[in-house]
Parts: sequence; structure tokens; C-alpha cells
Amino acid sequence: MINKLEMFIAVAREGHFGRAAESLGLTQPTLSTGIKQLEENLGVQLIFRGSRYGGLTPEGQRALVWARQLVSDARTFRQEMRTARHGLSGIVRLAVIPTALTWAAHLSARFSQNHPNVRFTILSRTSVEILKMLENLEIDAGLSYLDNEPLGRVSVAPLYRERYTLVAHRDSDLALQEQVNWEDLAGERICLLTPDMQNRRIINEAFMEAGISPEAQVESNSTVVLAAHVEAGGWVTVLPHDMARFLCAGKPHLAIRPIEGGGMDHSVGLVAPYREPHTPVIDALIRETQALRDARAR
Amino acid sequence: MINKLEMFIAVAREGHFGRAAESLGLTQPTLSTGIKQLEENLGVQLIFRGSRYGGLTPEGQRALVWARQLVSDARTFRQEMRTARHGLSGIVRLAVIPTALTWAAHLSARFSQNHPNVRFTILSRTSVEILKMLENLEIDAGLSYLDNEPLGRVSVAPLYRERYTLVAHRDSDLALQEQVNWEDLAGERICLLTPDMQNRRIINEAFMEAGISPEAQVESNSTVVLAAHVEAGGWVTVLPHDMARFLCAGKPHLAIRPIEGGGMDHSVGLVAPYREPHTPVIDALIRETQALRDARAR
DNA sequence: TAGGGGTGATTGAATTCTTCTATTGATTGA
DNA sequence: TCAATCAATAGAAGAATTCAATCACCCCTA
Repeated sequence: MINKLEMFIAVAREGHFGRAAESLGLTQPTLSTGIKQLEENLGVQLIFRGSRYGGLTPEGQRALVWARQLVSDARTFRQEMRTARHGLSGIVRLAVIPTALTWAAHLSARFSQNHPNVRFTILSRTSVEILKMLENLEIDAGLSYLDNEPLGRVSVAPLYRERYTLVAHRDSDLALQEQVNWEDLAGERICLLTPDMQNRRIINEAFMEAGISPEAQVESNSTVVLAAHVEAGGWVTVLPHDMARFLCAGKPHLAIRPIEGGGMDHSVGLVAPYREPHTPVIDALIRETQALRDARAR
Repeated sequence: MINKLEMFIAVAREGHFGRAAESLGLTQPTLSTGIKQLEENLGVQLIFRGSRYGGLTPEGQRALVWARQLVSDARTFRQEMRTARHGLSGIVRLAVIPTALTWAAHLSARFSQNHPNVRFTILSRTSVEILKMLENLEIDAGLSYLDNEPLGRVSVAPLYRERYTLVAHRDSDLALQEQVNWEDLAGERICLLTPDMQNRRIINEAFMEAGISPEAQVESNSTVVLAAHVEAGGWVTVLPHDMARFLCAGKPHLAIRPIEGGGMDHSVGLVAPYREPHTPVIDALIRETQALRDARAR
């Protein structure tokens, strides 16, 4: 039953029998019959399909909610039982927005010290993707924006608030200013994250509020690319403070300046599936996140 | 997985492998290996057992909670899917305190009119048993006291408040009084429900408050027995109003008198496992219960 | 209209799981 | 010590799952 539900979730996620099967390490016929059996077992058609995937039936939509709950509970159950044996162990799958990757490192480092048997898989993803992956049980938790995005049924633990920082070449005009405002960025050759990232949308908003509309000449989904461009010369970028500090360390050509003004106040933190009670691992993650915030807030 | 969990729940409930197997329609070896596989699968021992059942391990206690949740969700899921096909159908298992049996009849009658494909199994049980059966998923809902008993995680829908009524032979002294108080029952030959029933405990409390301590000469777990004794002559009993009316209808020898005084105010209603969302059947049951209360409250 | 790529269903054989009957081994009570 | 009780184990029959291979269908293009 549970494994059939996992098949169903995979098909709903991939929208494709073959890929869903692959993602589960099964062959396509196995998955095909699995879905068919599930449908027969429940007595309802879950998936429209002629010669190809045609989306979920209304009953399928409803079933997907239950399937997620059951599969998620079953996993949590298993994990809790394993914890009873080995203490915290296993793999934590974490998806993180690019600008929070340094914090992910702090978090996992701290966590690993206290729970050495837990391993991490950390993916860089957009905040939207993170929510989708949480829903599909592809990750155990995420580091993402806690506001703006419509968070579903999730538990959150705030970690820090973003402060935006200009990163520019040391010789540039902007780097010589003691204080930088959003307005000063008008006319600059700027490189930014791609627009599918919420960070970029936040920055766009800040530009709008400042009454300017600079066009990004270089877009990337990686902060490393942004910093590398600035170091190559001629470009500036905007990054959250910690990420800017991290990327500019040891690079004497780069200067960072806090950007004044702009009433932005975006909180970033841990996002995990809502459940009562949490898995032991998620519980520990939430505690470590809070501890990390407190340690940094000193 | 799910069926193994059902086995586990059954063993925890019965405290005996053989009986648990029987209750599931399996043989004892099947259940034995099922439990073993579950333990291997989870990697923890769930049940102490040498040559016989020895209770749950601490991990087993915890696992039982998860098992109940998972099995319950799986059933709800199936039921909801079936409802999508056939509308409300299937069997509703209801356990009811003896004094509320007439209300159970009203409820199921009303329900059946609106949902003719639903069948009922109605058991007479004590309020304690009802809670236990709810926990063990042996029933879908109960009619029981909503106060006093420590209700766990359940949804409730109040139905009525008990008013206590004296049932006596028409020729008895008490039947001649226009008004009866608890005190008047001192010295009567009285028959009551057995002390494991909450109704009996409530009545005992009323006696205490009234400063009397009549001893029940006949005890039964059936209200029919009580009424029959009163009709046979020489006994009186105390029953909730509706039950008294029902049992005395067409019996000219029996008289009923409301008992005045006694600040008792015990609410009876539907008790169902707490879940978000409810099964369609439970949802409908709650609605019908409310409708029935409103209809009677006119 | 014939062919090709892509997609899910079907088939049949090998494997694994499940369940049963029969029995054993251990413990308890008389 | 003997009989009864209870759970575990063995072995066989049956059911299920899985996979490779293939089919059937649809859509697109030439």
C-alpha cells in the first residue's frame, strides 16, 4: 500500500510514468501495474491516461493529499524507530536558496558536531522549488524566505534577516563612497540573480521603490558567478551581507558597502513539513537553527 | 506495511497472539511472522515475549501511536475514495452507552433516510469501553458522555443533556407523589445499572449529594432488565428521561416522574476520532447529530 | 499516407512474499 | 510430573511482485 502510494506521488510529481519509475529505481511496467492496482484497490481512477499521462482526476487530486500524508507519516515513523536504536542518524536532505548557502554551511557544521552520525545533502534551489520539494517529500527541510511566498502547512524557525550589500570593484566610484543608497545604483553595469529567484524580485522591488530601473546585464542562478563578474571588473552586484562577506574574503579588489534605505526586511530561516510531532531529526534541526540564530545575534 | 501495523495493533489490543490472529482472520503463525517482519523492518523490538506475550517495549508503545495513526489514516483514505464512487456507503460501527440507545436509533434512522447505502452496527458499551474501542479503531464513532471521562484526541458533537427520571410501579407511594426528589429514594428497593457504567456513578453521586445511600438490589448492564423489574413490581429505578419514556410506553403499570434537584448536567453526544479532515461518513454523522439535536430542541 | 519517436499497457517467466498446516520448544499450573 | 497453553519454526502451496521484451496507440513529419 505505502509503496504504491509512493509510486503515485512520483507519477504526480514527474507527470510521466517512465521518469517516475526511474526516480524510484523501478521499471516502467512495474510502476504502471502499481498505479493500476492502487486504482483497483481504491476503486477510483486516479490518473487520466490514454497513450500518455493526462493529469490527475479530481479523485486523484484528493488521493494525492492522503498519499503524501501517509507516506510522510510512514517515513517519520521509520525514522523515529531508527533514532530509538542509533540516536540521530541517516541523511538529511536540505534545499537552500543561493543567498543562504553560507548559513546552510554554518547550520550543518554545528549540527554535525552535535550529531556526528547525520549526513547532509544540500541543494541550491529557488524558494519556490523548495516549497514544491517539501510537498513532494524530496527534501526533509529547506532554508528559504519565511515571508512573501505563500507557505503551506510548514513549520518554520527564523534564522536571520537579510541586509543587502553592494559588491563593487575597489576602484569603482561607488566603492569610494562611504555610504551607498539604492539610488546610486542607477546607471551601473549590474549583475544579479535570475528573476525566478525571490532575492531578485526583492531587489527589483527595492529598485522600484528607489525610483530607478537598472537592467541586469548579467544574470545567473549562482552567487559565485556574480562575485566573479565583479572581480573581473566593470560590474557591481547586490548580495545579502553574509554571502557578500564570504565571497569577497581574500579578494582585495572587491569592496563591500551596506546599502542604506529601502524598508526591506526579509526573514530567512528553516522550513520543514508541518507535523505533530516532528521527526527527531527535524526537531534537532529546528533546535540547532534557533541556537545558531542566538549565537549569531550576540 | 499497513497490514503489519494492523497486526501489531491487534496484538497490543488483545495481549495474545492467538486471539489477535483470530480477530484478524489469520492464523497464529502468520501473525507471529508478521510481527517479526515488522520488528526487523523497523530495526527495533516492539513486543516482549519469551514463550508468551510480555507487553510492549518502550519503542513498541511509541510505535503503537504511529501504527494507529497510519492505519486510521489509511482507512479514512479508502473510505473517502469509496465515497467518491458510491456516495456514502459501507458500515458504520457505533458503540453507545445503554442509556443513549434510543437516541442511537433516532440518529441511525435519520441518517439512513438521507444516506440509504450506509448500514449500522450498534453495540451497547460502557463509556470507558467506547473510548478504548475508538482508540483501537474497533468502532467508527460512539454515543457517550462528553464530560467527566478524560476524552483523548476526539471530535465531539453534543446531542442532549440527561434528565433523570424515576420509574416506579403505578401503585407505589412514589408514583403518587406529584414531585419526586432524590431524597425520596432512600429506603426504596432500587435497581440500577452496574457500577462500571458512568450513568451509575452519576446516580451514586446524586445520592451522595442528597445525603442518602440506597443500595441497588438488582444490578444489570441493560436498561431493559431494569424496566422489567419495575414492571414485575416492588422495584424502582432511575433512568434518563427518554429511555424511561421509551421503556414505559404501553405499560400501564409503570409511572415515570422527573426527579427534582441535583445539580447534575451531563451532556451526551457523538464521539469520533479526531482527524483533520474527517471521513465523509463521520462528517455526515456529526451533521446528522447536530440536526437531530436541533430538531429535538424545538 | 507511411514512417518514426515517444509513451503507457500487456505478456510471460523468474523471483520473492505471504499464508497455511503441522510441529516443536518453552513455560505455567495442577 | 503431566497436561495445557502459547508462541516460534519448518516446509509447502499459493499469491504477489518485478523485469525484459513487446505491443498498441498517438502525434508529428515527410
